[in-house]
Amino acid sequence: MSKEQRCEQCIIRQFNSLRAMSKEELKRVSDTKITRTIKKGEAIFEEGEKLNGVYCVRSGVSKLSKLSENGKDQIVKLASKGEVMGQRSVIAEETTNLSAVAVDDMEVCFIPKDAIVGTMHNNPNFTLEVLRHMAHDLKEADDVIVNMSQKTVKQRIAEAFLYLRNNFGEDTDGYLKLTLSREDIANVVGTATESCIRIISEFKKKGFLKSSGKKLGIVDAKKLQELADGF
Amino acid sequence: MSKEQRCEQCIIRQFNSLRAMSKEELKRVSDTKITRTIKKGEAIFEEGEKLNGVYCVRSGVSKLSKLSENGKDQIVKLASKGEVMGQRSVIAEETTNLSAVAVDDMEVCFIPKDAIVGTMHNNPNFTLEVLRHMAHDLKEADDVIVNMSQKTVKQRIAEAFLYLRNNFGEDTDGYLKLTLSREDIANVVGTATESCIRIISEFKKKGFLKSSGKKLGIVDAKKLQELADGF
DNA sequence: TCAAGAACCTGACATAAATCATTGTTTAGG
DNA sequence: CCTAAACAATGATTTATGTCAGGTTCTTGA
Repeated sequence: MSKEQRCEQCIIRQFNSLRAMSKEELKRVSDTKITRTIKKGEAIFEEGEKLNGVYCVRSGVSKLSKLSENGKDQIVKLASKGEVMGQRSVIAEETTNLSAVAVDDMEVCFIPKDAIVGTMHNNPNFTLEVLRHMAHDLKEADDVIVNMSQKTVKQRIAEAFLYLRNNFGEDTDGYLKLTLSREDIANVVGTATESCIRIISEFKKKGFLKSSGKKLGIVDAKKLQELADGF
Repeated sequence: MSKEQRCEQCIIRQFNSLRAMSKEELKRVSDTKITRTIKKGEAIFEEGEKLNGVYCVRSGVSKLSKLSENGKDQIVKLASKGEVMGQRSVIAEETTNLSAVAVDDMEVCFIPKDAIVGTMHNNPNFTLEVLRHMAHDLKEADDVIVNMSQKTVKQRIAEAFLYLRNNFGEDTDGYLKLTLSREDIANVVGTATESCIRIISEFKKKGFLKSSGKKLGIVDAKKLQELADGF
């Protein structure tokens, strides 16, 4: 287990709803939270589980996915530093509809729901802050629905790369910081792995993307954007 | 304008977050709300508009849709009695990402945001209630994403009919209470109108559906369910 | 360092679904 | 009651994408 830290000192929380908590509320969270290290590929929770709290991501990236009847995983969201996972389930008091699996080595804090539910009943600013985040997630989900049904696989893959760059950044050589397998990318855009590979190869040939080892990088963002927008 | 009614007496509100409001808060809403009648096909608000409040549906059904670059409308949600539209936009203080168009003749109450925002800052139970509803919407959106990317058009259409029956009911002759045009159904499942028509015809031939005038009805729900689940 | 298993790549083929074109059928409005 | 206009239906064709099958190249751990 890594060096423990008090939430009060944690910068991460500036990025999420926890910043709306009072000193005392935060103390409560800090006293009951458990920091966990997750290895790449390990699950944090599985679809259908009953969550007794939420997970705040300190480092690394997790994929939130849902299994469909045909056995394929659809990745619905990628959660990174500062994001809180599992809140939907805790709020609705339902089993979670998504699985969370580490894409990177991760460090997450588990916050038992008791430390949160109380605050939601007493501190409207906190609840409102959570609500704002969820409103944002819902809007993004609407956008994904539209993209899924109206765009081609090629467009969605182009868009996915731009998304990865905008949200996770690139290193000094212009390669994406977040490296996903072709299969994961396929599961983000909702296509077959082979189709995904084929299109990435095509993009490389056309000079839109570059690769080095497992790393992928964007060469021609403008072209990708045009493609995603349908010219 | 129809007979005005006080929110305090309105049964509709039992179905939505307004039930968590105090007497005084509800009075405020009631004093400022405006009841409007909307004709079938008319828009209540359009994508990109800035909403100054929310709309509570008293009767009729509205489609919430988003236009994609290729000119097609994707219907993201059908809102009926008791549902509140536009809250996402008001909460996030953004322009709305969806258009709302009446599928039926409708009666809606417009509630200015001032009457709501104040309550959200002061009454955590209300905010929590709104949050629960949004958590539910988000889960549904996740499910739609998975269906869109993993199921065939045929499966999605089968599912859509079951959805329409479960959510809007059927009359005594077994026809769906909510009648949508083939185009609207196509826009719900995210397909071309022609494909939608073709599959509905096929379902009729196979005895899964029946029609009478514009009305459509489910004959063999079990078969449709099996089909939707991929046998 | 070698073997086994992932991950990646490519071709051939099948098929679901979009598109284009045409016709029939309702529905509303003058 | 009649005529546009909207809606529904269906055929022919094309295209995008999934599937199957066979590779190669990386990675990992014994």
